[in-house]
Amino acid sequence: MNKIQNASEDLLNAGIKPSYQRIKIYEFIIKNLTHPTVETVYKKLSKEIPTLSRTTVYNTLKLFEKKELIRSVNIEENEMRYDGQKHIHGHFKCTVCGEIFDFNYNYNDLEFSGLDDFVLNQTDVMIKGICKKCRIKNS
Amino acid sequence: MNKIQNASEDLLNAGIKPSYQRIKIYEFIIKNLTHPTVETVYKKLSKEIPTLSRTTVYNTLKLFEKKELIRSVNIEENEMRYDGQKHIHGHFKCTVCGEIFDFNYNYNDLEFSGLDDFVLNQTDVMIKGICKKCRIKNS
DNA sequence: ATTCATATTTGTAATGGTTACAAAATTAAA
DNA sequence: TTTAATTTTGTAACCATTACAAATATGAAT
Repeated sequence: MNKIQNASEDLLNAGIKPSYQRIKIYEFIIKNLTHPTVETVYKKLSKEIPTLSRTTVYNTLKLFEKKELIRSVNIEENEMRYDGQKHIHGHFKCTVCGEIFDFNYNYNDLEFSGLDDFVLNQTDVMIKGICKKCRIKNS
Repeated sequence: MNKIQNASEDLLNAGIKPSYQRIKIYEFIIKNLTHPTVETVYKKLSKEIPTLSRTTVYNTLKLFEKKELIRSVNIEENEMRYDGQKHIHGHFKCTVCGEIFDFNYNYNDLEFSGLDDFVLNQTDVMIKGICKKCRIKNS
């Protein structure tokens, strides 16, 4: 029952007018699930769209996030990353190689105390450590 | 069985030479559990230490974090916050008033998959939403 | 098509948190 | 008291991000 993802449709459903740049940026984000930065998106898409501006990438990704089409991943100390995956998952950053991995966690069993009568909109679980490859390499 | 916290002792135990500035900064962080920014620490301590430099605050907090005396809280989009609390807890940011709240969660209930043979050093659970006060005010 | 209003994109300049760096000050040892 | 090592300080640089206004593209009405 999976539907082939259609960029224009997704944007329209989110209330975003599907311009050429927006379609290309959205397609890039949902096809490259490596948590790219603005700079990465800009560099890669510039080859295809020579007139593309960094500002457009910044604004567009912020717009997508506001409309809940994508998620921002604030795991780096200096720059933001973006994630086009829809399902709930956490992010692991290897402090040796810097790579960011996805992992699953059991959100439903997680119980909070101290947030009574708070509205919870967005949960982020982030872990830092050493990935398997780096652990083996340095042992 | 609680021990009165002694800044110099804590620093020495962490392998940090307890200079005047370091003691003052450490004391501020463990006494002001409101997730202060570098700027906040600098502004408040400047009154007591007129010669204090922002760079010293930056370097010292980074040093404390590296020695695992305090934790950095990367929940803002632009600037870092610091947390002197020792016990495991999560951070909630109200997107209306901007305040950051602590909450407790059962760490043992958090089960991960996809991180086999990874070394997990630091876990951060962050939630964004609307705090009780702002929810009531806007209803 | 043409005009006009609106939305989007672009490029440059500014912003602001953080870091690099070297000089000054402090501390510790000999 | 000298000397070396450490810490602090202040300024300049860095760089991701945002502000802003001009340029371009889009869409509707005539």
